Amino acid sequence: MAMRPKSEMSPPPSDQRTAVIEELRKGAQLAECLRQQLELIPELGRRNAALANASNISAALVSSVSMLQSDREQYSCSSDARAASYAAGASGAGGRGGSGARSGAIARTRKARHRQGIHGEELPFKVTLTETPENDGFHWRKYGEKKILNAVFPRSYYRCGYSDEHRCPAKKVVQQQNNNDPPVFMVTLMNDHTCSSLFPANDQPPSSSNSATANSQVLDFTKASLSSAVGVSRLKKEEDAGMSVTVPSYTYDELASYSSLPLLSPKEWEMEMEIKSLFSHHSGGGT
DNA sequence: CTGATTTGACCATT
DNA sequence: AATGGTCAAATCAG
Repeated sequence: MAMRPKSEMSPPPSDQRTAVIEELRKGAQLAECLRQQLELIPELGRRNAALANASNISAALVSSVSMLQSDREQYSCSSDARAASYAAGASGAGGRGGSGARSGAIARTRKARHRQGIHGEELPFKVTLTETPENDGFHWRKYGEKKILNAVFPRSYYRCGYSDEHRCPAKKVVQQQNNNDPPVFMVTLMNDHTCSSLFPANDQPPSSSNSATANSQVLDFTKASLSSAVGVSRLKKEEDAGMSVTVPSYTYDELASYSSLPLLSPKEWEMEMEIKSLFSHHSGGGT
């Protein structure tokens, strides 16, 4: 949170940054090569675990690249890790919809400028990398999609499906990060759900405040608002099969630490992989 | 028919 | 001028 003076974070010179980006790109390519080589491992369990690790390395590198590419805000707004990671996903200008102006009348007072409240206070947001962006138990409605500069994939904008009925301010921005087999998405959640507290507990609890640790979530969303623009075929398949599994997602903080620490422990990954392989064998489970 | 998604336009910010 | 976020009419799907 604490806003530090800019001088304290002295951004690297742009040529140096370019070099860093280049290095990270190389790293991402190498991770991709590694992934392909890992495909050759005969042992299923080890292969899957290694592939998963390689995917995460790749995702982390790609994220880092986009962070650096859209660094203007990163260095000018807040040194907080969350702010930095948000800048990665939502580089640059805070836009504001036009709306009323077009129809000529209704001048709405949407104050969404750079994720700030009406009085400029920081709005709560949380960035995660996940293979299953739809997987948060809430009902989202898509309201826009935008091609982002320097991004391969478009960014999709969602708001809570109950935003009208319950004035729920929750929003979600989803951007695909890579084209890996399970593609990785950067999901930015903004504002807590106020609607969830209005519903009986068969919905997900208002989990937006959960910490970095227990972030496994249940793939059991009511509507597939997230199907079209984002990893279409795969998500469709999954939801058609009515699957319900627990999958990991990673906060940005975790990813940051992954760069210097080993990834998930082999045991953890084996467990993940077990789930996943069960998944692919019973590709019709659920109900 | 109703509700959700797509898509181009609009607008604030940088 | 460029960019990102949002709106809303058009379109799609159940």
